[in-house]
Amino acid sequence: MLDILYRCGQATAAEIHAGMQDPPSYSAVRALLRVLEEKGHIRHREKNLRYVYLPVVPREKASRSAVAHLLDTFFDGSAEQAVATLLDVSGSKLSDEDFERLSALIEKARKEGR
Amino acid sequence: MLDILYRCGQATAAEIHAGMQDPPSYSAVRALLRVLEEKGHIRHREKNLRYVYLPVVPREKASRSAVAHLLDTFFDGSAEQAVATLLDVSGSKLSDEDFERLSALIEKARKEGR
DNA sequence: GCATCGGTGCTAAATTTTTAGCAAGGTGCT
DNA sequence: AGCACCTTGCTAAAAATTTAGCACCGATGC
Repeated sequence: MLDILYRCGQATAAEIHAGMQDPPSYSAVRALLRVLEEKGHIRHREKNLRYVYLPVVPREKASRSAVAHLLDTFFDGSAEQAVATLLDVSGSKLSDEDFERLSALIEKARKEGR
Repeated sequence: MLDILYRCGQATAAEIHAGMQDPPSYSAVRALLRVLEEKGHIRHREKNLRYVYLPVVPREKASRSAVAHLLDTFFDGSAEQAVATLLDVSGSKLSDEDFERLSALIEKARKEGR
């Protein structure tokens, strides 16, 4: 559910329920949203009578945590291994300009890194 | 729990319990391991009378799924954005040789990509 | 105005998960 | 052998989650 919120930015209970791949009942989704809000993971705004939920931790910050976690879980903390499978996964979807930009990113990081 | 298994390769119930950051009871961990095994996510080997659990999906494959999911959830599918925060997270831990190797990886992928 | 359509808040029951604790059985030590 | 010690298998109760369904409220349309 949090993944859906991070993908969409914000969503109603119905949207979240629809977006799940193996969804429990709509009731369960509503109940869980209440729990997540209670625990401070999400909050809601009332937008013309509907609740629109959004994550409390901003996407940028959450993404950093997620990347760090992934690095730790699957790649022994190695950025190289991570980039290798990232390139593998992105596979043929990358254009020449994409490769340019990736190189530029690394070059930039190398210079700024010290 | 699966994260721990992927980090360690394999682990006993006690090790998994110890490795969790906000662990439920040992009983709950054992019960959940049974459920995960029932559902086919993990299996166990008996190593001198102890159950050693391991993931069914190999680390390599799981890591690819995880990267794809992360890309989708936080980076709109953009490898560049992902690499940018990856570099940001790895930050100053990267040596000059690391940068070399990263460049080489990208160069290699560019050539092989077509 | 009035009926209808959604969505929320709530309740209560069914189901699942979590918990503690016990017996059984193997290991290692004395 | 006898005795801790540890792990599994099991049970049963407690706690949490999941579920369906209802009343209420505002908006929409006739």
